Amino acid sequence: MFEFKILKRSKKSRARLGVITTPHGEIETPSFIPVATRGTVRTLESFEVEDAGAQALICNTYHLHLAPGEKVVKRAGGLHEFMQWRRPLMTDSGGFQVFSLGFGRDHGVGKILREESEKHIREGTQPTNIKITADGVRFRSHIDGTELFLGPKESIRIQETLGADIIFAFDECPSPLADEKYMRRSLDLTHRWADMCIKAHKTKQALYGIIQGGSFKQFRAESAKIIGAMPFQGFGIGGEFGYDKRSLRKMLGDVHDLLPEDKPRHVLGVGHPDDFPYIASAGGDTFDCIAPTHYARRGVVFTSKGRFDIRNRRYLTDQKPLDSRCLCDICATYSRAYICHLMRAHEMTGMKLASYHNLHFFNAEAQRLRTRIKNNEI
RNA sequence: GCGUCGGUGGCAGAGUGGUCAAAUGCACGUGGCUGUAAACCACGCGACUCCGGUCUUCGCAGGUUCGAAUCCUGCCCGACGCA
Repeated sequence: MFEFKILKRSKKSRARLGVITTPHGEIETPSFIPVATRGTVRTLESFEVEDAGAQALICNTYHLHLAPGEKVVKRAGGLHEFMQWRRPLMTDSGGFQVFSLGFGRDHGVGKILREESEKHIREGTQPTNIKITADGVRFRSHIDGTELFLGPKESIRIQETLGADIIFAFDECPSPLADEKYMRRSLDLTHRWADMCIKAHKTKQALYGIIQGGSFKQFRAESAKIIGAMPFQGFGIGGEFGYDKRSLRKMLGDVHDLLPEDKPRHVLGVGHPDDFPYIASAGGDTFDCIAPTHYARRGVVFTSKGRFDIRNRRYLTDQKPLDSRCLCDICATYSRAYICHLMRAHEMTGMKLASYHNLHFFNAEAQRLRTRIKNNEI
């Protein structure tokens, strides 16, 4: 059972208000999806993640395959039961790890490039630690060096064993440093793999295809047409999104215009609070980002007045909550001073409190986004 | 009182005649982080600087030497041992 219902279309933008229905309940869209890579939103228990307002989570195939292995998860009763998360789950295919453990690691870059780089990845180049072939990718475990092969067939099989409600096609997330020729080949590969994923897919889980093409407009359009014409139940938009919010919105909007309107779109790996309106107004329905938890563990707190580093000494004497406008339990209970102390003392509780708050803040921002669409503000 | 070992930058701790403003770790500071390789990474961390350098540092005071954190003498302090 998988359904996407659009409740309202904005007249001002491509934004839409909707509901995704899965065997584990509904997701009101647009929605922020927290990242639970290895079956946990780091530092938080599943019930806490739910309390913080999360409607669904996205876990990772590559990481869960490495540890504990999909068989262990299946024996535990599937991913939901294993991690005691009763709401909808997604699993990412491992396609992002082709980049993050490959060229991303080699060049020390993330998928969003802040400025133009001298480096370019040419057609035929391979990353240092992994090898990309026609049928998939040979990885070396980043944990112990064990070789493992992950391709469309393998990824789908693993995701079916894990049992999330929404699964993703295995793609190559290309580096933002890839040149046009590299991108051409990469895109063909991703499209071929998309087809292989559809053929390999046997369960009722919703399968999302992934649009790539980097910052090349014609490739994005081509990818949207090709992937959009395949019998996927939803679509992920992956890879790089350009240097600024406007180019993000432009690219997403262009892609969304070419996708079937009645199917949900998930923007992969983007979503700082600033990005929310851009993603929504470009027609994005769900989007995931590591930011709330990833930054929280480093002391960065997101608030209605922007972000700041709670570890800074000056907060040791600040008795205010992290965000005076925030309604989360952390802000109702603890002071900046206390959390600052915990962070400076490397107490895990500090990371946990910051993670919870950030997660709540992101979810509240998503709720605000929905309200704004409802009120015709976006 | 005698003997032994030792006193190095915020802390711990290398160095034991030039390549030492002094390794390394921690702490501290700044910056970065957008489908988690990430409680991580980069840079800075004596003072001044026209960024080439200049000046003051290795318990204190003298001395040896072209040159001392490094060798010698005295003093001060600490740990341990013996009285």
